[in-house]
Amino acid sequence: MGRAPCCDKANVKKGPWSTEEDAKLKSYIDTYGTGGNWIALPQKIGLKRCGKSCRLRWLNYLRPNLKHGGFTDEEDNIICSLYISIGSRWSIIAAQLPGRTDNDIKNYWNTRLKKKLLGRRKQSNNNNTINNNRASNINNNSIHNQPKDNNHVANYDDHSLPNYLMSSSAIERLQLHMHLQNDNDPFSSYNNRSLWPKLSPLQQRMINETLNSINHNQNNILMQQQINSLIFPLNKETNIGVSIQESGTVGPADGGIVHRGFCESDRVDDDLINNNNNNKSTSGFFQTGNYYYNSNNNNNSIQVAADHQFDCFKDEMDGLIKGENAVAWTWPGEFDVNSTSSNSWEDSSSAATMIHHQSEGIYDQDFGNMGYI
DNA sequence: AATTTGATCAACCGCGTAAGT
DNA sequence: TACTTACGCGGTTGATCAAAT
Repeated sequence: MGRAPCCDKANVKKGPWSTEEDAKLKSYIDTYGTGGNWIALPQKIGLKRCGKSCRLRWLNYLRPNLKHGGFTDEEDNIICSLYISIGSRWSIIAAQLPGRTDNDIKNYWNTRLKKKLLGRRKQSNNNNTINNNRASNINNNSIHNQPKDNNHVANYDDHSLPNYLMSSSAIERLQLHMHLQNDNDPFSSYNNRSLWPKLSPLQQRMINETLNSINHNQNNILMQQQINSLIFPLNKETNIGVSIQESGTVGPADGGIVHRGFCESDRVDDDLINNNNNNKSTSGFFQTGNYYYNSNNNNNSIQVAADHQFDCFKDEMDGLIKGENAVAWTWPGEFDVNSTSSNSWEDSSSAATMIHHQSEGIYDQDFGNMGYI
């Protein structure tokens, strides 16, 4: 049995809103508010619209103090920085830009800013194949929506990362970050690079060596190990490690703070990931088994919460920040995660207040309840 | 001038999840 | 505790307009 529809699809109007509809909706909400029930609202005011449609129209267009178009360079920088860090969490990004909606930013990014920053590069057939291959893997392994067309991952650089290692988002963000870090890049004149998060020497080395390896040998298992070790230099000896038990739950490897782990049973190849299989402690960087684990607040066991596509930068930085060679992923600007009006921020930061022990800024909202306390 | 292609963006869809019962 | 309902989010679609051919 499918999900019940939120409204009578046959009797609701779809498509662009008329000025009369806008006026009705705005007038009502200005006077009475939403009443906390979007579904019931259209009936109250005689609109033949789905409640969700009303909500979207209000949030994205009719709401007061909205800005449309005309993104400033500063806004561009914020969007790009956050995209590199947290990916397509548009609502979170929007929370940092007063007057902007997530939809607006998403459209702006997908249609303009990405091209503005990276330029337009021709996609190679080879890369398309890689990404298409990825697509089937992603769709087979994720409970989340995935793009039907993974070709949207434009290969802006001549380098392409192995499809079996990274999510499309991670590839794109890595490429973007590298692109913006490149002093010789013709587009970098647009950007104030001082605003971009700095790569640590380790990160820089990881990227360089990763790309060198990929360029010379895309299918080399040793290369995969190299990437793994470079991006995830931390193992059970560090306080980020987790020991993964057969049951699928994980606990702290060293009794310290638990951050996350990867479900061993879902890994691509144990031997690729585990340098020492005996204790089943691992850090992984593979398309399958990229589970994030949520921690129960008061015990040391954590359970699989969701199957997210891997986010290379979050994990990378988590390792770097927590590891002995911790290097701050510093964000200039004034992102105050506690002052935002975003529900998403509030929800996630309430548990852990986005603790970054050695850096400030936005990065780990997904793990606010994971034991950073 | 007509047609094609590309860019933009408002709106929709479906899912996860929080809240309510 | 189980189920239902509604919300919020991110991905995607399609209408419209502009530029290119």
